[in-house]
Amino acid sequence: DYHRWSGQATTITDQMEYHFREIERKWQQRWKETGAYKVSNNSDKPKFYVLDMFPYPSGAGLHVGHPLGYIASDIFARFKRLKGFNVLHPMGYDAFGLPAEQYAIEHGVHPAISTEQNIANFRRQLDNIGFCFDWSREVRTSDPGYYKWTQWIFLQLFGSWYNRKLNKAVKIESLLQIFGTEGNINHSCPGDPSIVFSAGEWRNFSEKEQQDILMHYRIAYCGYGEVNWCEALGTVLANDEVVNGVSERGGYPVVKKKLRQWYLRITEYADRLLEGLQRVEFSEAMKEMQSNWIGKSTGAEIEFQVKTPGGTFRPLRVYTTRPDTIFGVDFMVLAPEHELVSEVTTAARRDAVEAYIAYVNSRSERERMAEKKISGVFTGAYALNPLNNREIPIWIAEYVLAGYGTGAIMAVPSGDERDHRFARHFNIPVTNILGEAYNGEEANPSKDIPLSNSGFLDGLRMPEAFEAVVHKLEELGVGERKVNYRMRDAAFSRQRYWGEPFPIRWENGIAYPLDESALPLELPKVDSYQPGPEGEGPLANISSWTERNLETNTMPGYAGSSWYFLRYMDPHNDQAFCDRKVSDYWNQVDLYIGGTEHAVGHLLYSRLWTKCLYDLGFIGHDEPYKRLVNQGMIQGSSRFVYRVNGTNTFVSKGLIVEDKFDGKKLDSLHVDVNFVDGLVLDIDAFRKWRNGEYADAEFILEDGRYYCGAEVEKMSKSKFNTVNPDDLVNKYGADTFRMYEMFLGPVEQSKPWDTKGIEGVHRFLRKLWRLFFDEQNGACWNDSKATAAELKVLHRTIRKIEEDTERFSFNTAVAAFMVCVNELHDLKCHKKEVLEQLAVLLTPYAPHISEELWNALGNQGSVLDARFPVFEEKYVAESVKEYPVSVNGKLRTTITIALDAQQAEVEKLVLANEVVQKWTSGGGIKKFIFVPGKMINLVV
RNA sequence: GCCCUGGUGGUGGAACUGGUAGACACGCAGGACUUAAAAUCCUGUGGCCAGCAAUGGCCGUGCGGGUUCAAGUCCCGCCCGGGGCACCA
Repeated sequence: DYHRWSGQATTITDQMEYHFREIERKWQQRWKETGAYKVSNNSDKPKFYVLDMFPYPSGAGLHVGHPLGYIASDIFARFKRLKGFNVLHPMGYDAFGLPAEQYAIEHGVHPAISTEQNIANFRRQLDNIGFCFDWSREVRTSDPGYYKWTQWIFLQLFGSWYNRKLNKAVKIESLLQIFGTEGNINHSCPGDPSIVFSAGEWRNFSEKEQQDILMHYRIAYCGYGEVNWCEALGTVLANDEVVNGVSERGGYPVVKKKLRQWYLRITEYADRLLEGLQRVEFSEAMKEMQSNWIGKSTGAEIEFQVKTPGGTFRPLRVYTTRPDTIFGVDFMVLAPEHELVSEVTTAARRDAVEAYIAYVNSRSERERMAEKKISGVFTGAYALNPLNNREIPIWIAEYVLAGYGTGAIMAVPSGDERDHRFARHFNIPVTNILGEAYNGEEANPSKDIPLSNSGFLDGLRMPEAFEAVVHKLEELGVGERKVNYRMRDAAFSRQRYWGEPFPIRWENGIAYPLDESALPLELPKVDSYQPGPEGEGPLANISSWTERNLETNTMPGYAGSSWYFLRYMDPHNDQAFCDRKVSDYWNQVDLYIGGTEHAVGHLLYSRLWTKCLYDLGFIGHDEPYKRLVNQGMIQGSSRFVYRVNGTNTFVSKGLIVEDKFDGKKLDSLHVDVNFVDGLVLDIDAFRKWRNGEYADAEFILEDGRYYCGAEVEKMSKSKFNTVNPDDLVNKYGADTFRMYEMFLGPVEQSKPWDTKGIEGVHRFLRKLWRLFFDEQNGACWNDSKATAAELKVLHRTIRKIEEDTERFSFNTAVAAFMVCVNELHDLKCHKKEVLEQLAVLLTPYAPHISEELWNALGNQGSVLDARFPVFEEKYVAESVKEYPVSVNGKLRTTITIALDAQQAEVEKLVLANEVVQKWTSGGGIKKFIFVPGKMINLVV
């Protein structure tokens, strides 16, 4: 049946069949013409902001996994619109980034051009599915009209500092005033705490000296630091872009390197980023990931005295979360890079220490992570425990990291597993401060044990001991309570071309912001994308750029994505990144949908930018997203064929025994899932595949069929398990495709794609169609009054759809539609009164067919402007109800009770007694349990 | 190792606060229409047992205990899968 499958009508008036393609094209066209999805910033309606994580427009196009989140957000946005909200639902492109530049290097195509092409393809694919995006608000991060404001916001960050007393970012000018009157005594330097000066000293500093100090305070600052350098990509990467010691993109090696870089002082916001998590609706897993990344720990910094070979004493500060175990310190460990190492090492140990440092330096980050060997060396020096003056040997070892805490630890082997292993390995005697809780074999890291062998702490449980020790240390002036964060400042520059240029000019080593009127500072055209000298970007090769002393780095991918949700609100404003009145109206994103992969990247950075803009008074809210939903990944369901090694013969899966056929080895090959029906291979299609590469293949079949093997893997072109939404939309229509994606399971859950079930959803839409049109007469709906039974079906569905949509349970909502249509079908209900409301209900899920049906019933305009049907209890209320009755916990029977009798205890007892007479051999009722709406339970 | 998730028919998955487990769909089986196939429609479909039958009984939500009249759901102890973090002192 050609028509059924192609969705083509022979004539326009042929309404008997559901010609989805024609219907979908018609309505997509009409929505476009009427600007049906344009959203106004001026409305009396309550607002609702539904946002998708905007895509990076890669060259590969969409597969069926990509639209999952977009469909969910589209349903929700349409639902809210029907419920009377003014809904902002925009879309755009995260268009700057490494892949476009890599592509440019390899193919010589300018990133702007390949990006443009990719965007056009994305847009075509998205339009196919019928989303309600307001495209008049589209943003592209690579558009100068957009990145003008990314640069502008950068300048605000550059022009401000974090005032810890006020706990917010304020203008850098306020700092000039403070320094001029009191020095920095009340505002210690976050970039370098050792910088201390008076007001007089400040006034006598040169401009360069003053600017260098200010740089240590700025939120966006330039400094030298150890960065993750990726040689293959020719750029530095942020911590979240490095995975297992290699780059997230491409998997190239990453090394530590000291370079001049731009940073964002996100560490100043650590506490607020943590606190804000309590005010937003993110999944527990997401909150967990973010707070792990921030890595807050509470402990103490303690000062030990070290005797140098010269005979003088030097302080050594350590950070510990367990000051309560201080009497169990058996050795100290410094990071190999620690500044005291060379100073305290004795002459006798110098060779060994230097050899060890050389060894550590020879090991890459990757090796260190891969094999966690116990290694270290004794320096020959001793430190004194400040509480009992015990001499403690000082070691260096690579397991202590220079970048965390003070780069030095006090090791308590009885209470810490790593310390214990280290002590064992080097035969360092272990002091037991845990009494019986320590068995001499392995450390006991428990935090609630009474201490022994611990001087004045003996007998105290650890939590109390913690307080007592900190108090004592502070009293003696040898330590204090200290909070530490694992999170580092975020590297904010890339030595690449395809990103936002920094609006910064260098002169005599001083960074000057460009004037606002010079924005946007446009990216110049280049001929070569090769990196410049000494770790600088391609911009360093352009003389017109370097002549103006402009910064040659560009901003990282997350710059543009850190504030795009604000630009959507006011996308064409050329006076401001977003008018304050407008951002006050739209406020937070009410619902944000996207994958978990941005947990510690984009989501953290955009929260940071929002807080900065809030502090500086540009917006009125400090958390960008009210509710975040993470859609699951759609995995690929790969199919395999098995070729007898060295031949052209393929063996059906069921004939294989222990990976062999007839004793011969087999090669398993990925085969395109698009020509496998379930597990059965379409042999003709396979023969034609890849220009006939397998044209001569021979097959050993079972039951006349070739069965493939199957495996769930990531969806990717190379595994031939990608399914293109375009194909499914062509074959079944966008509405079927949308509903099927939702029907597959909960949005948050990851699941493998399986095309098979799509027919069930398609059948449902056709069945729906037949409620309106019939094969003989065309339109078959009528105006007669709906019966009680019909209204009951309708209102039950209204309630279910409303509840399920609200709580994001789209799969059960789709099921509810199926039940409804099945029941109306059984009731032979073709009544306009019922069908019209059903069409409105269905709008969020299947917008094209509902528009068509709603109009077919004679309505004018668009169903988009209809109101969501109002559920009325009276239609679903039961006058009598059958109740299950259990006797002594066993289900025995059911009894029918009139609804008004439900409240009458007496009547129930009478009824119950009848039941008991029947089901038991007499005996009274001991207990009567009645849960309204549920079950009657009798104990006799 | 730590943290977060999840474990239900042949399959994807339902079951909101404890209340007749398996909605809905796929698949499968049977039937109707058809020369035939496709499509469509109807019926059945957790397992075991008894019965010609309507039906009835028993067992069933990863495993072992517990609370409760009643447990997929709550509590305790394990096993397995998925994701995140991982020398962070």
